[in-house]
Amino acid sequence: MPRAGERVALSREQVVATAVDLLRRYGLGDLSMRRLARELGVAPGALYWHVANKQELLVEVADVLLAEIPPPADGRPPAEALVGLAVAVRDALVHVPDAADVVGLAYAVEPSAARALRDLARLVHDAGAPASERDEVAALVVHHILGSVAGQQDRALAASVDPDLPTPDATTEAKAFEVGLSVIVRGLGGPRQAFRTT
Amino acid sequence: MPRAGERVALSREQVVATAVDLLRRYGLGDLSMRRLARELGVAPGALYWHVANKQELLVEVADVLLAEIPPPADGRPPAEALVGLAVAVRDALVHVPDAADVVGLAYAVEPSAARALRDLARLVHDAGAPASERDEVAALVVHHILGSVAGQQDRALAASVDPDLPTPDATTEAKAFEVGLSVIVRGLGGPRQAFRTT
DNA sequence: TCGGCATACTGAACACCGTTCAAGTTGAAC
DNA sequence: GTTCAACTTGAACGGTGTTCAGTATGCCGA
Repeated sequence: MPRAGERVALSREQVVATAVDLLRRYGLGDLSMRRLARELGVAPGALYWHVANKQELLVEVADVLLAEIPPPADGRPPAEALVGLAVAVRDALVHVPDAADVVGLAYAVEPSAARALRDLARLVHDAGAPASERDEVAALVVHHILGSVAGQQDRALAASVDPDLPTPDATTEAKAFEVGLSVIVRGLGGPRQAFRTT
Repeated sequence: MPRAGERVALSREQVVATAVDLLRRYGLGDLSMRRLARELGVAPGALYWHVANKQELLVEVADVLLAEIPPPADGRPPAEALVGLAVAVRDALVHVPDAADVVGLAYAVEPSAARALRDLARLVHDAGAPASERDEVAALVVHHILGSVAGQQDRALAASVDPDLPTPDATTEAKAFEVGLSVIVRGLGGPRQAFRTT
């Protein structure tokens, strides 16, 4: 335990935690390596001892955001649990500016790195998707979550810049999200059929 | 008609067209106002006479990308036409680096600015979505398209940097996209049902 | 032909950005 | 007391979007 006034070395965890805090409060635009270093009372170069580069840092940040999502309670009908978890993931991200960008990047690199995303894939299977389509449908759900989050945030930003545009309403946006979600859930059970795409 | 050697004023269209070209060839990272100005043989400040800022320019770029998508042939079953158009939109964007970012921004600001996106919403309705849910389901489809495009491109980028990661295969990615798409289409017809989300 | 005026553009600056790296400072182990 | 690794600094490199006073160009009415 360091005594008061003693200089303590920075840790990777501390860097990531401060990055999350900065993202939450000011968004990706203010999450610069320089700003982060200032917040930690350190020169910018010091960060590169703990983190290879900004991209790696953002993947860690995404993991932290997703780790805070409570696991789905089991015992409920799978379709219901799936909807519940998807809504929970969305809720965890909507209030974090630019969360969709950050998580989207992390998801592309490692789709099941976070527990919440693994749970999502599992519930997709439980809700009726064949094993061969599990990951693909899970990707659909993730796309819908991230698209919904990004859309709501972009619209809010656009409205704050241009007063002619309507300010998005949080409950309306959430309802719109659930409409899409229920289409997916309904599609999980129904009959399979091929479509010509050309 | 300007004679040979005569200096012709830049036009907004020319700025946008060159921006599209730069995006196609080198991606968003190389689509800087300075680079764009160099390409046009002009000082960076000159661009701001034709365009308010970079964001506005990117919205125009997105419109150009979406304008090139052929309209859906009518006479086919609506579900089939919907799948065909969604695939066409995806095809038009996958080969343009960072297209999902660019189009996502434009879509958030004005979801039906581009004809292709209006067609998508119409076909969603024709394929069985009630009028009250038309735009929400269309948003789901758009999210899936953009998520799929962004994911494939992010994975390709990650694989080119880190050789341990697998290079994504275009046909596999396209198939994965269509799996999600067919879940949506199936869900459009099925019975409606509410889920508790808490 | 000569102002005058709108259009179009330049050049320079402002305040940032991510990243690298030689050199310096610590603190603990021997 | 010396050595060695862990950690940090300071400065630099080559970018970024955007602004703006000034300058050139071409047209239009007098």
